[in-house]
Amino acid sequence: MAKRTTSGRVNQRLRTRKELLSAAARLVREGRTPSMDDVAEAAMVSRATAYRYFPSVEALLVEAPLDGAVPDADAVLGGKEALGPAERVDLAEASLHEMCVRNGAQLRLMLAASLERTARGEHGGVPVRQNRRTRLIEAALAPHRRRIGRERYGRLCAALALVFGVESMVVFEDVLGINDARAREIKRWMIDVLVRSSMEGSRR
Amino acid sequence: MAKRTTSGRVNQRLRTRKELLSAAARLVREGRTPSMDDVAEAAMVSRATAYRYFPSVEALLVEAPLDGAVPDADAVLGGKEALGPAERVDLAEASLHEMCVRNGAQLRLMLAASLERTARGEHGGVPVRQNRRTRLIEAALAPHRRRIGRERYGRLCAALALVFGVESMVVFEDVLGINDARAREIKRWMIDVLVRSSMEGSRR
DNA sequence: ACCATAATGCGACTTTTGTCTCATGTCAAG
DNA sequence: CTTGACATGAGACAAAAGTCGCATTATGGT
Repeated sequence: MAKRTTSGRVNQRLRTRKELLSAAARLVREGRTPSMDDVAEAAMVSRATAYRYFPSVEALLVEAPLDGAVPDADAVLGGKEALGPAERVDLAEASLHEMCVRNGAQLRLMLAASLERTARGEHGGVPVRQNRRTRLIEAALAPHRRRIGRERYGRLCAALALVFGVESMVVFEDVLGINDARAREIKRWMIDVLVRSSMEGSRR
Repeated sequence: MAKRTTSGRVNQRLRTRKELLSAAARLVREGRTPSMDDVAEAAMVSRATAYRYFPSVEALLVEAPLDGAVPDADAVLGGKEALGPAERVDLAEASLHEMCVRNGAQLRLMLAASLERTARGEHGGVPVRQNRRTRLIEAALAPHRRRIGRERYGRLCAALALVFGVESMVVFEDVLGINDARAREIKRWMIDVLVRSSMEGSRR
């Protein structure tokens, strides 16, 4: 089995696992929707072994490494403390946007898998979504947080979560047929409007 | 076969088709993720026949009737011409919101299916998404459209498309863990801010 | 270098999904 | 009432998705 992390042939297990994950990511990047068989073959591992590590392709996809740097709050916003809140949030969004464009296919498959689970009412299960965005949003707003009331802050974060991430990309591309650049423009405007409205003195 | 609509036993064909669709909708509403087999059995039809009408369960789900009234622009906004743009848009959103809550499971499955297709780059295929929301948004803004510039109007519609629909529900529930009522509050605020900003005289 | 054991590969088997053919029953036009 | 077209059901078939047991190989400790 491939369970205990403490003893045994830890090295070998880690290698196969990594091999499977990177193979899955590679196949998706090539535009395929790989089956477990495909991934196993690409990782030069037998099908049975693949199933020993992951119960399904979806489980594999969720853990598969994303292409390029996944935006890290510090890396993106470090040294930018002087910028205004809207600029900082937009900066964060820009980096997540780029990441989403690069990993479009994989993120779509991950989202699809999570939707199929939640459609059955499996909310009480294990991790539903990774939620990278909230951390990023909060980091961007951190220097200016004290200038926003508690209630307004929560509202703004939730609103921005709608603008960040895969789901907005899906709406822009699949529903509206809008390209990446235009999508960025619109999101930039939304961020500006939402953040400004949250900062203004006594507006509604 | 079940192809030609002109001659033959049109009546019977329509009945089976309808039976399949309603059976599928019913099963989903019961919280299941039905297979073609399940739907066929529920519709009291052989599996082969089910496949004669729909190539897959997904195709069935897409056409399956949604529970309750799917918001119609006229029904929701008729006689409300006196309201301001933000109020009208919010009214439209409220009706779509309610519909999304009622049909959560089915809409999620539909979204998941479309994501799996677009992940493969099948953009050039047939209908990607139904896009009920754009019609609703444009109808809500129609009475005030002349007060908004062309560029601003397009931007506003796209931004609102992010707030309307299933995707936002998914973000609120699955990513943020927010309940329906709170989600409505936040969307209401977003709509207000976005519409107002688009109407203001010379703001940015 | 050797050995016990853990990871792997292989192949058999089951279930699910989707296709195809053919016999059967039924509708509708004459 | 008869007949021919046509939708359906039943079952055979193939491919894909998982599972399982057992033989084989490689690894790490001695």
